[in-house]
Amino acid sequence: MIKIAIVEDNSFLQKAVIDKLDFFDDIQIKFKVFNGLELLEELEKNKNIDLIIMDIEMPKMNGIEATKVVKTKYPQIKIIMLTVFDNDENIFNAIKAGADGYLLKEVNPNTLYQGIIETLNGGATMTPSIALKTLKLFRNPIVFETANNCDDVKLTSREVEVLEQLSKGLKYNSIADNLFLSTGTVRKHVENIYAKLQVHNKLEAIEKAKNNNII
Amino acid sequence: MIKIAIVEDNSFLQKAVIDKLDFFDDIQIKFKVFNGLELLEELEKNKNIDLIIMDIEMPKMNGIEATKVVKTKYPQIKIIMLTVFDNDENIFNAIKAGADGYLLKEVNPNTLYQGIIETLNGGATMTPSIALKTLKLFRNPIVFETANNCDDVKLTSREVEVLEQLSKGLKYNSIADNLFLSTGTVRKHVENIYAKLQVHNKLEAIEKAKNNNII
DNA sequence: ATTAAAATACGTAGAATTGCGTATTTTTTT
DNA sequence: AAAAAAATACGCAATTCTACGTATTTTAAT
Repeated sequence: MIKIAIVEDNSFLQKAVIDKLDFFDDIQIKFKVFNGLELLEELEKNKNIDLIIMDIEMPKMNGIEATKVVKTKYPQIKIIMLTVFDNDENIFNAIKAGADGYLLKEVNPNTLYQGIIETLNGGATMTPSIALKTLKLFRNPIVFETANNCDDVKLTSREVEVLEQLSKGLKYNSIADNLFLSTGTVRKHVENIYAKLQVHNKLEAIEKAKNNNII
Repeated sequence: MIKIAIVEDNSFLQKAVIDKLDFFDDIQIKFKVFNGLELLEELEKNKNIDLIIMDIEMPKMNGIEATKVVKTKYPQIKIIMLTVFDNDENIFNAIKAGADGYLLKEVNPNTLYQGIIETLNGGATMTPSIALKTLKLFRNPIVFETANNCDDVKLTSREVEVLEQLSKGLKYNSIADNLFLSTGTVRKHVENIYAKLQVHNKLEAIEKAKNNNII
């Protein structure tokens, strides 16, 4: 049985999706929610989900944000975006957020089902029109205003230096060696970096720093 | 009638493609040639072609080069790559060259036909595995000039799954939780991953995996 | 049907990381 | 000159990771 969750704020469209999947008896709709926040709450209680059908435009938390969180916290769960919007920015952001597929709402039941199967078999699914837009984006990448940097993170130059070394996979000893410091100092710098970035390990720190163009 | 040209140096495979399309009576194979140069010559004489089925590896002029030239000289002609190779570099180059689709040789007749139809209707076509590779390339663009991939690293699908979770900054406990494994098993997978990639910690593993587009 | 590979799981031990203290010296800012 | 920020350094405890074992079960290949 394939365990599916549906995230869609419009209850009419929600029902439309369910109807499309009702045909197939190896598909089991475990739950349906109306926005990203509700999804996260539900996943806390039951993470035994194979695939999420996700809308983009939703109140509280939209599909892009929800995709980012789910793909970070439960990377094993596949996500197919199912939306009426096919503008470049949404496609671009959905892919960047980690979506495994991007289908348009008009999709017919069989294509949706095939997309689910193919995604669970380790592929990705796109409607031809989306595929073309993806290829075009690929050829001619657009620079979207990232503007995600609302919290002004300020690391000192020394901290940046340490973080850069950290990002290369060096251990505290080697970093201390490279920067002519004691290991304890490196450790303290790392602590301060984590506090400023509000993270709790190397990888998260590096990720966040890269997203904010710190390193 | 849909006017098709086939570019394929292996006459056996050439016949295989023709056989696949023979089913459909709105498809007309206008000509078949054995490499890019012959294609260009033929197009000079007869440019009334809707779509080209193009191999990549060919003598004289390969499919990438041929695609570039055709797309520059006759941009109205659609091109679907049909090849046995699904390595990142070929996919990347084919897309950059302007291909409208990328299918693998094992494709079944109906999918090939559907791909042709969808491409002519202004879409693009990809097999799910190619689509996934495209998405990954999108998220994690590789610089091919380095050509660092001399050692063919092969991780099992389970190992990739674990590595993906690791790359999100999850700890062994959470990974075990997500994948319904014991922590010890996760640990063992990580060990095997490190051995295969010849690295000794998370960051190096993730870096190497990203460079080889494994994750 | 037999072999090989992959996935599962646990134990032990040492290395490395992280969190929370404290504290001194140097540099920068006001 | 005084205050604030940054850089330096150590200790302790808990957690996490890495390396090296072994071993069983399941799946894929020959």
